[in-house]
Amino acid sequence: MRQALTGPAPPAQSGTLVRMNIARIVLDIPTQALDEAYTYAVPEGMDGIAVGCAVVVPFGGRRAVGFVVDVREPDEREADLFAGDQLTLTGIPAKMKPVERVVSRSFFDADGAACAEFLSQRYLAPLSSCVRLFTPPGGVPRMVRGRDGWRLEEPATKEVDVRWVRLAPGAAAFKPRKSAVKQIAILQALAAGELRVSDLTAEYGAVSSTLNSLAKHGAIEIFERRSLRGAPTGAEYAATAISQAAKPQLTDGQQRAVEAIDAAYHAHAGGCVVVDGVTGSGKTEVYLRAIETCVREGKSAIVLVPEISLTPQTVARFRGRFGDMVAVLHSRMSAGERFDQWDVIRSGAARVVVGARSALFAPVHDLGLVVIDEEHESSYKQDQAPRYVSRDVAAWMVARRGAALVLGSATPSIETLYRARHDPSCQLVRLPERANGKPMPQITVVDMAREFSGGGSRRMFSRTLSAALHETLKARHKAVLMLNQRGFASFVLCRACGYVPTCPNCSTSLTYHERGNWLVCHHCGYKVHTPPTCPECGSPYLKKFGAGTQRVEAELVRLIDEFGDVTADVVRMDADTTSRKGAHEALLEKFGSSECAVLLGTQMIAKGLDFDEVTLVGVINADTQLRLPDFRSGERTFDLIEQVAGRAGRADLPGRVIVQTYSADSVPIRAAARYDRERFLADELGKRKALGYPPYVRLADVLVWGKREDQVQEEARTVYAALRAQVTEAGVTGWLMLPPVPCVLSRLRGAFRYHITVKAPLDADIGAVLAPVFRSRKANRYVNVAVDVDPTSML
DNA sequence: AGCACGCCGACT
DNA sequence: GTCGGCGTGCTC
Repeated sequence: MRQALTGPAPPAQSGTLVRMNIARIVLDIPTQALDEAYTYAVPEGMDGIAVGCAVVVPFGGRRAVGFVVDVREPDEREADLFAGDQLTLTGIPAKMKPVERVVSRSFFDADGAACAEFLSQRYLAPLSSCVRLFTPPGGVPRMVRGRDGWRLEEPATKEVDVRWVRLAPGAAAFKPRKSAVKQIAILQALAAGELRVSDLTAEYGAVSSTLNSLAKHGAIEIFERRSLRGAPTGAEYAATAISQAAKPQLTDGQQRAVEAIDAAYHAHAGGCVVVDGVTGSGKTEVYLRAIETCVREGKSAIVLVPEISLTPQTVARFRGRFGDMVAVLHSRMSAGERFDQWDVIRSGAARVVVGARSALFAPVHDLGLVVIDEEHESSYKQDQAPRYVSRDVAAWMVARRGAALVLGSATPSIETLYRARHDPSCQLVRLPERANGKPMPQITVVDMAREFSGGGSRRMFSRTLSAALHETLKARHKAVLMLNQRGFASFVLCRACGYVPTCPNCSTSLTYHERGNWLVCHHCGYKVHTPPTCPECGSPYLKKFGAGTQRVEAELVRLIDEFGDVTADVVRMDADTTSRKGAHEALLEKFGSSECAVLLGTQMIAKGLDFDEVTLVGVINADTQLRLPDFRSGERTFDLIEQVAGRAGRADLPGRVIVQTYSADSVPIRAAARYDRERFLADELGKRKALGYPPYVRLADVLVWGKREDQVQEEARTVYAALRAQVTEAGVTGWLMLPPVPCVLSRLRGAFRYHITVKAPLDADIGAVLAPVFRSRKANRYVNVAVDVDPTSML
């Protein structure tokens, strides 16, 4: 929204001071060194300037693009500065330069500017990278160096995205040749009025060369016009646009949740409601009802869903209720499409935004509600600077704007559960029952160590799982088998000397790929042929261990064959088979339409999968997650089992879940099998408290990496010393800093990696305390340093 | 980030 | 003698 921040300039009278406005500008140069807004003078008559605009400013002998974060009249001291010219007052430079020109409309308002500042501060990220979250992708002008110095490059994506053609004033003078059939036809068509190029293409086939030639002769004009496909103007959106058709009856739980959200929303106090409900308990309907209230009162809502759940079905749920009021922001959309959606939101026509993580920064008017679905998902943490946690940013945002936050999950994060217990402004509502009234499936844990200790087969399907699968297929039902690929992908081991081939660039073992007999590094893509004998000792006994989806698939097909009396389609879904655009949907479609099938896949199938006929869910190996050396591994394991369990037996058929594990006695697995979250929580919170992990402390992970290990170690030690000194200097207490150690992934893409773990009290302002260290650290060409505040994993 | 200023090695 | 390497410091 454009703000009237430029007050009317006082009339210039001779002998009196002309009061120019001043603007604070964040330069669009992402570096720690320029992590501060600069003050510029707004020349008289520059009316278009407002918070959120991109501007060109002189900067150190050149010109740079920046974003306006504040425009105001100067205060008394600043006014003196203008008059004095030589005067230097505290913090305000004497030589204030003028803004050269405004090069875009406003992309964000004062709330957005404040949010960028908050992000920069909290996550120790360059201010410009935080401001950029609010700008449309590819829609911002940039400075580029050309052959003759610097010049301003127009946005790659513009509002105008449809080309139109009309007759030029000189059209009558142009006489096409008789043979130019296409030219004549097009001119005739245009005589009736202007047309889209795409309309002409549809009618006449390839027309671009014809049009170019006509344009060159001055017969026609090609121009671009803004297109907002299917987007009526704001006035057309009355509350009655909300579809009243086929709204399901709410369960008691849903009703309570909706009431809690409505109350939080009407309180305008940044309150939070946690909707804790299993898959199928109808969380989406709760969101829809809550958003209805919000939209009916003229406010907007942002709904974040994990990228992987942002399917056409999800969008259809929202479109079905709110029609054209829904805008969708998705990373797989083209830049143009995203820009379009962004613009519809900005115009106020779209008031319900459904999107992945970054949709949180969409330019909505009058934010009323932010919904984060599957709140525990790790994809809500941005893995590049600014490394923000969507949930925490959303909490800040709703507090500032007097809106409300809804966190939905079948397995809320421990941080969220902890907040719900201790923060009065955060309320938890359980949706215990599935909306269809079915009980949750029974979970059977199979102890694989015991299963095979009797000298039995070393196959990856336990007797229990085989039998259950056989039974399921005999009944012509469907099964889902989940394989945790991370750490469980197959690798090669020499049985004579124990040698395991590892990546020369990363500290990981190479993954064996049956197709082509390759060994591949899953981090950097390094690839070699599997050697026939051990490169270390020459032994021919190189054994392939573990199981990638390809091998499990082969074994599964053989197992079904051995049953003898059943057949079933096997659908494999993993990174390999879903890389093509649309492949994901195609595979699910294949599974859904099959009469009897087994879906085999990696973690991606734990989410968003919704087929009634699935009565068996098998987890091939539940340990891999659990054994990762990370403080969240227990939580992730518990979550995983609870989530896959939600995939079984949804309609009139009871479901069954079988979890194979070598850690059958571990608390996360035992508790998950009994749906006993309290048990898990008590155990996990105890551990976290004793060891000093969230939610009892806040963490920051300082990562140091570079090509040479000695330099990395040296720099890590320097940074560590500086951090310790800074904490002492700041006079804060209760901080703990662990000396630099190699990361679990000690090498990655050829770089050596060390990290320093910082533990701070819950109320600590980590950003403010640590910032001086990173601001004053001189850039090192050989070693990189990155800080991750509130990390989700520290591998 | 990018550009200026500044101080030491091999070249038109 | 200069051209040019990149270390240091500053940019409203």
